[in-house]
Amino acid sequence: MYDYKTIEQKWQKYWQENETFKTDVWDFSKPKYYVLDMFPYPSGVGLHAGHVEGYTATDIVSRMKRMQGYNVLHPMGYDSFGLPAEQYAVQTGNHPSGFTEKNIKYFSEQLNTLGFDYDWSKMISTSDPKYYKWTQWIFKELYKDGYAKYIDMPVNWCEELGTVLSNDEVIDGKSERGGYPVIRKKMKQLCIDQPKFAERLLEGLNEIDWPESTKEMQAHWIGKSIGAHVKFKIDNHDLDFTVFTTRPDTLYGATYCVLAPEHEYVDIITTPDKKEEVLEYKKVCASKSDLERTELNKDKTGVFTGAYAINPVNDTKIPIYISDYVLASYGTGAIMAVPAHDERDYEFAKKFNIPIIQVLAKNFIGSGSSEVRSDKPMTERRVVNAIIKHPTEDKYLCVNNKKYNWIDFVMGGIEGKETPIEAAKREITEETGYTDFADLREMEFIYYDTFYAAHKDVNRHITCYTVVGKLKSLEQIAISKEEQDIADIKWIDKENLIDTLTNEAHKYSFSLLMKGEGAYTDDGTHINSDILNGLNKEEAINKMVAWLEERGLGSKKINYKFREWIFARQRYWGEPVPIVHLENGEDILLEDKELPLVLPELKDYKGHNGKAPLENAVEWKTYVTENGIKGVRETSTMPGSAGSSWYYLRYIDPNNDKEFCNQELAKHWLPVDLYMGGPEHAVGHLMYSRIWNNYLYDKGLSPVKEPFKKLVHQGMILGENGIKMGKRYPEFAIDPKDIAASYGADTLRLYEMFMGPIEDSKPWSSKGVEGAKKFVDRVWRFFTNMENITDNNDGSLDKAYHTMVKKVTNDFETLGFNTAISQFMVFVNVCYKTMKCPKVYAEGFIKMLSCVTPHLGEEIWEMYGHNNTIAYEPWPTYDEEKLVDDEVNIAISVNGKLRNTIKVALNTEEEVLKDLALKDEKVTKYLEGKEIVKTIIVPNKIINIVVK
RNA sequence: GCCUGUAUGGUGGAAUUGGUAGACACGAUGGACUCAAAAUCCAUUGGUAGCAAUACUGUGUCGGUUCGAGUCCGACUACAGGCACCA
Repeated sequence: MYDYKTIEQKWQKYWQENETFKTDVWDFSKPKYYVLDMFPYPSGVGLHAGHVEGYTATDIVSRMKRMQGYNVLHPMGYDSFGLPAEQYAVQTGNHPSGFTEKNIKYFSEQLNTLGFDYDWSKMISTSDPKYYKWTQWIFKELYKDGYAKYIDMPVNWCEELGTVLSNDEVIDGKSERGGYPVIRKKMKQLCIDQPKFAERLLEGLNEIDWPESTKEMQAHWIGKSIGAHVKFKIDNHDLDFTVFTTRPDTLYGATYCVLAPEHEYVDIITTPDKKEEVLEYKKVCASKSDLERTELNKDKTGVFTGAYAINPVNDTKIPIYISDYVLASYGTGAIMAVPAHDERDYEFAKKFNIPIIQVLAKNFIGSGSSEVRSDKPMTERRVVNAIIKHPTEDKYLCVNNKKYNWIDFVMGGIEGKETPIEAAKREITEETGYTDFADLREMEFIYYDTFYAAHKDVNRHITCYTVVGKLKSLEQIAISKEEQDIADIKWIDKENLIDTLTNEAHKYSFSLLMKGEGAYTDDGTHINSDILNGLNKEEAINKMVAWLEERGLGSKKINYKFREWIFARQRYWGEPVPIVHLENGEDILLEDKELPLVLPELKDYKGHNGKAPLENAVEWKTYVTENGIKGVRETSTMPGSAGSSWYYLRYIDPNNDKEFCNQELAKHWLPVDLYMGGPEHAVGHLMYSRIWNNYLYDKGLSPVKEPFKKLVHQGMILGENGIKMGKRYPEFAIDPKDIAASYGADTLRLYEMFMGPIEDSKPWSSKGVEGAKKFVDRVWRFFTNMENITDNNDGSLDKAYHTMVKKVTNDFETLGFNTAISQFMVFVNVCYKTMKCPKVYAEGFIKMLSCVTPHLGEEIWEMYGHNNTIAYEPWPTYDEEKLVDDEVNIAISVNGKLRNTIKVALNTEEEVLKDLALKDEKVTKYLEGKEIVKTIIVPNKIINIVVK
C-alpha cells in the first residue's frame, strides 16, 4: 500500500534541500515561461479548496513546461495588507506585522504540504517595506506625471468604519465588510485619473487571450459612449447649461430637461413659488444612500423648477425639472429628455403629463406583404389599421383576403381631413359592417411600410397610424357585395394572433399593445424633425452634430462611466502615501532616498472621529523641509489594490534595491504567459494592474502593453449538496491540510483536477476523493510491481500509450485536466488487462502523471533506478503512426438511424464499403421494398443509406 | 430590466470541422477471494417492452437547416454569475 505520509514528506524535504524549483532568471539560454497565480491574502483561516484548484492547475502547467525545456518562473507571494490584520491591531494594540508574518508562515506551510513547485526565493509580501518602497516609488511617478492628484469629489463615506470606501467595497449601499450604511459626501480626495487610460484599456482588450465575459465586464465598466454635448439657454436668465446625449438626432423630440438635484444651477433658476418644493426634494435626495435611490428605481420622482430651457433647434420653451434619475456624477449632470425614445424619460413624462413627440418611426420598408415593383410608380398614403377586440371574448377582429389568403387587421386609407379614429371607424364598418365601438384610441407610435398594391397597380409608401379599441356589441349593418367578395371576417384568439397575421407591421403593433406601449428605442426614420426628416439614426446624428457645431451650440463628445480611482483610505495597515502637506499650502513628494516611508509603531491603531489612524502618530506626522518649512505627512494610506497592481514585475527581480525590476529581466520575462485566479477580480485587481502597467509601459518601464497574455478563472468549489457555503466566502470550507493528511496531497490534487472543467463551478464530493485515492493506489500497485514492468516492448501497448501522450499533452496545454486524467485512467485500465507494461512506457506515463501527483511520480521514478528528480526529465513524445489501428469500425445507418457497425481494414475504398453495407443482413432488412435514393460515405467513419 | 454563461444517465462529467451520444469516474447490482468484513480483482449498469435476439425511445422546450444535429440557425424556459436610472 502506498504510504503517502512518509513519501510526500520525503520529497517535499528533497525539493527544499536541493532547491529543485529555484529559477535562474538570468538564464536566457532556454525559452521562458511565466506562470502566475493571483497571490492570496494570508488570512488566518488558511487555504480553501478553491485556492488548491487554481494552484494545482498552474503547478501542472509549470511542471510540464519545465519538462518541455522551458525556463519556468512560478512564484508565490502574499497580498498582505488588509483589514483582518488591521482589526487585530486595533483590538490587541499589537503591530499587525507579527500577525501577518505568522499567517504567511502558516499559509506557506500549507502550500508546501500540497507539493507545489514554487520558487520560494522569489517570495514577496506587499506589506514588507522592501516591497512597498517601490509601490510608493511608482505612486510618486504617477503623481509627478499628474495621474495621481487631489480633487474634490463625492465619495462613499462609511461613518461606522470611519473611512472612505471604493465603489467595489460598497455592496447595495452597504459596506462590504460589516454591512454598515454608506452615504455620499464631498471630500478632497487623492485620486488616480483612470479615465485618462480608458481608451487604451479598451484597445488592449483586443489583444489579450482572456475569457470573453471578463473582457466584456471590463469594457462595460469603462462604459464608453459616443454622443454630443448640447447647450441649452435658460429662459429669462443669462445662463446656459450643457447636456450630454448619445442621441442628438432626437433633439426635436426633447420636451423637457432634467438637472441632477445637486446641479449648481438648481438654486439659481428655481422660481420663488417652487423654492420650497425643490428644497424639500433636494433634502430627501441628499439623505438617501445609493441603495435607497436604486430601490426607489421603480417609480420616477422629481420636481418642476418653474424655469424653462430653450430647445436650440426650434426655440421651444421646455420645462426644467430636477430628478434623482439624473446623476450628478455622470456626463454633465443634466439631460435633455426625449420621452418618445427613452424609457426613463417616457416613464417620467407619463407621470408628469409632459408632451411626448415621436421623432423616429419604425420602418417596415422591405418587409411588407408583397414586394415593391420597380416598374411601378410610388404613391404616398396615410393609413390606419385597427386592433379591435371582441365584445365578450379574448379575440381580435381580422379580415381574410380571399385572393391572396392574407389575414390582417382591418386597414385602410385616411381620407382628407379625417382623424385616424374616424378613418378606422369608417373602414371597419365598410369592411365588416360593425358599428358599435367603444374605447377607441390612437396608439402612441406610427410606423412606415412600403409595398406593391395590386388592386391599384402602384407601389405604396404608407405612414401608418394604429387605432385600438373594442366592439360594444356585434351589431352589424349590411356590407357591399364587392367587400364581401374581397374578404371574410375572422375572430382570432389572442394566443394565435401573432402566428396568424401575415403583415409584419401588424404583428409588431399587436405585440407592442400586449407588452404595453413605451419608448421606441430602435433605429427608424426621422419624422417631425425638420432638417432630419427621412434620415436614419446614423445619418441624422451626423447631420445634427454638424448643425450644432456650426452654430456653436454643441459638439461631438465621448463619455465614460469610468471615474477617478480614490486612492486613499483612512486605515493604518496600508502603504503610507509619500506626500507632505506644507504649512504654505504646498504639497510635496518625498525624495527617493526617503523611501520607504515606513509605518510607525503606534499605541493605538484605531482612527478616532473618522480620522485616519496615522493621525495618532504625532511625531511621525510632523515634517520639516531642509528650508525649515513645517508640514504634516499625508495620513491616509493606499488602498488594498495598490501593491497587487504591479507585483508580477517584482517577482522577476524581488531583491533589487536599485530599481523595482531590472529592465533587462523584465524584457525577457514579461508578459505573464498564464495567469490564473478567481473571476471576482475581473474589474478590480485586473483593471488596476492593467492601468499601472499601461502607465509604466508609457514611461518605458514595462516592456509590454498588457501584462497578462492569457487569463483563466478557476470556478468555485461548492459544498457537497451543490450549495454555496455562505455569501461572503462562497468557497467550500475544507482545510486542504486535513484532506492532505487523510488522503495525501497527491490524491487531493488529482481529485480537484478530475472534478470537471477548471472554469466551472462544481460541488465537492467526498466519494470522489475516495475514487481519486483508489486511482493513486492502483497506479502504485501496478507500477511498483517490477513483475509488471518489462524491458522489451512487444507493441501491445503502443496505441494506448501514444494516444495517451498525445491527449495528455494537448489537454494540459489547454487546461483540460479532467480529460487528461481520464486518459491516464484508460491507460492504466489497459495495463491491468495485459498485466505488463514496457519500462519506457511506464516511465513516460509516470513523468506525465508526476505533474498532477508529483510525490508519487518522484518515488516511482526513484524506484526505477534514477537518482535525480523527475522534474527536469524530458517530456514524452508520441508517434502519430502508432495512433491508428489497421482496422476501423464503421457505422452503417439507414435514413440517419444507426443499424449496424462493421469492422473493416483502414482506408477501405468507398465502393467496397458500399457493397459491404448493402449486403449486410441487419441493413438489408431495412432496405426491402424501398428505393435507394442516395448513399453517403465518410471514409473510416460512417455510411448513410437514404431510402424512400 | 440589461449583459454573459450553462442545461447531456441516479451523480460529477466525455464527445475534432455536424458523422456510432453517455468516454472516465462515483454510486448501484452481481460474481471471485475471505470464517467474515474491509481492501482488491472481474462483470453489468440511460429509459421502456421482452427470457432473449431485438425494437422503440433518449442530450431543458418548440420549430428550422441537413442524407445525418448534443453540436448550426430561430423562438422560448430554467438556473448561475455580473451590471443596474450611465442619458
